[in-house]
Amino acid sequence: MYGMLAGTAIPVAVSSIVSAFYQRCKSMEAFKQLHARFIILGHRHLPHSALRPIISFSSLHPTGDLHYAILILLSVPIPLISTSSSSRYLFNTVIRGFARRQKNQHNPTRQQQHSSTPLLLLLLLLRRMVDASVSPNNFTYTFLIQACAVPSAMLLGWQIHSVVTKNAFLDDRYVRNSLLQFYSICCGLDETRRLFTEFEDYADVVSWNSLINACLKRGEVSEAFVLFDRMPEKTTVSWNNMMTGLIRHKRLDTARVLFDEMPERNIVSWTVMISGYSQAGEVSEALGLFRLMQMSHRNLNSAVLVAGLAAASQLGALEHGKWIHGYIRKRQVRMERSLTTALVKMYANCGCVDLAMQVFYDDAVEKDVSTYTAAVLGLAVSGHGREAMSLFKQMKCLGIEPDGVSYIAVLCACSHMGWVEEGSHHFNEMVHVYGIEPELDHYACMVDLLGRAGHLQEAEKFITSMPVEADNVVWGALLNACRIHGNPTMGRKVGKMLIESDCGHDGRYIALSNLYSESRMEENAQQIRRIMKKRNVERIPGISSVDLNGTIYES
DNA sequence: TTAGGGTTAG
Repeated sequence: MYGMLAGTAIPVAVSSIVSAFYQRCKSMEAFKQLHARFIILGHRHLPHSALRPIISFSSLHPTGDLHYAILILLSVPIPLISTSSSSRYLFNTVIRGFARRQKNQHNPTRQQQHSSTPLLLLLLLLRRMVDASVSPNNFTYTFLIQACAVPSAMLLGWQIHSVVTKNAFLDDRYVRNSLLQFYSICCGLDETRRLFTEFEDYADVVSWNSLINACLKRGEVSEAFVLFDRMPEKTTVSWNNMMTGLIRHKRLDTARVLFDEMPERNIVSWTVMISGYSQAGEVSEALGLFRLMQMSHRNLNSAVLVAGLAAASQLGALEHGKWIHGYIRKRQVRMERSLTTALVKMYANCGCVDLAMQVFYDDAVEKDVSTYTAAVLGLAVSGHGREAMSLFKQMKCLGIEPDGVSYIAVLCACSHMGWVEEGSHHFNEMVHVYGIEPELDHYACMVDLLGRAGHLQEAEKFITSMPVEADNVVWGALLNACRIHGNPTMGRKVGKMLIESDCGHDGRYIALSNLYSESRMEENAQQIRRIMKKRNVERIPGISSVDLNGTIYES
């Protein structure tokens, strides 16, 4: 039966060769080419033996094509589906593909972006299962519930919840935990809690972690702590989960207490803590932890390397960054996009734009908008405005759509080069062609661009015409421009306003006082310093760091 | 027969 090709009986041996052929296929293209050959040879359907490898690959592989898997499965004649023992497995695999895509959409930095697959197709698939009398099992329901774990699929998820209850599939802990996760994503905390209470007697460590995560995501930190203390058993994931939530709510010190207390740390624990420190600007602490981790872990994954690179990048710790790059080469760590992007940023921030571009061209096999943006920014700040702009153009030509951050890099390049017109053109392009809403950073870049080029009046006019209220960064850019171009009249107005709105910020006083000094208005400069003293504003010295043979010196 | 849940990553 399985060797049937559009009504033509073929020997079983041929069928098994076909299957072997399929199993060796490593890409969607290879599968599709073989499929085309079958069609050209006059067969309407794929041999059944080929269905499993092709459906598995196109549903589950990161480069797979879920639509194709659905089409293939829907084109199998109903009588054949009904009589085959592996049909349920095939349906489950495709539904699992849906589930996986939903998850990745939540987490876009992971693997490639799949275009979203409409829910309608999922319903079509379910309909086909019913028509062919293929009964769902606990795997089917687990995948289905996961596939519904997006707000747009809430109603379907609820329906499946009732089906699952009616058919006694809640006995399965995977089904229960998937449901809990669905509620925590699609519904409120109250509903999630209620579901948990229903299962509490059967709750395992995963259920507890899910509920705690739901609390943490909604800022209920104290409730999360109560649950964490109450849970009957904790795994490393439980501790990591708690730490992640605390860091998200700026409770870095509390997270560190947990980190020190936890009985066993894995690579995720270290990653969470290191990136927590680095994102909070406590970069030396982050690097210190990274070094400590190296003593206990020999196999570093890309996540922890990204965290280490982010810290190195902020601190300008070139040797440290180079060590990580060497590790990646030696251990042949896969050059994921997040990893190459982190490398490009690190080299650029350490002032080695050549090395950054070398990584960009030689190492970065996969590039996305962040990889390009990192390179464009690196070129821009190191004074290679022309190269930055041509790389940006190249990116657009390749069909990679720029985002808001890309335009920060572009405006920065224009600002450094004094290209007012080009900068304004790109600002408009961002808004009108790509529909990106400008943020305060974009406005600050524009003010910087106009101001540096000496168009002070225009910069001021730009600020007053902004649809949102300018913040101190935007006004600060104008003050800086006043200083560069020696305009104490406007500088005084802007500087005073800045000081009044942010009277504890030392930089505002210094900027204004420097402006006076440079305009030979020593008396006014002194006055500003006196006000500063009277208000007890300490001058915090800027810290710069230098990496000498792996030791960071701060001055 | 095969498969499934909770944590990290620009």
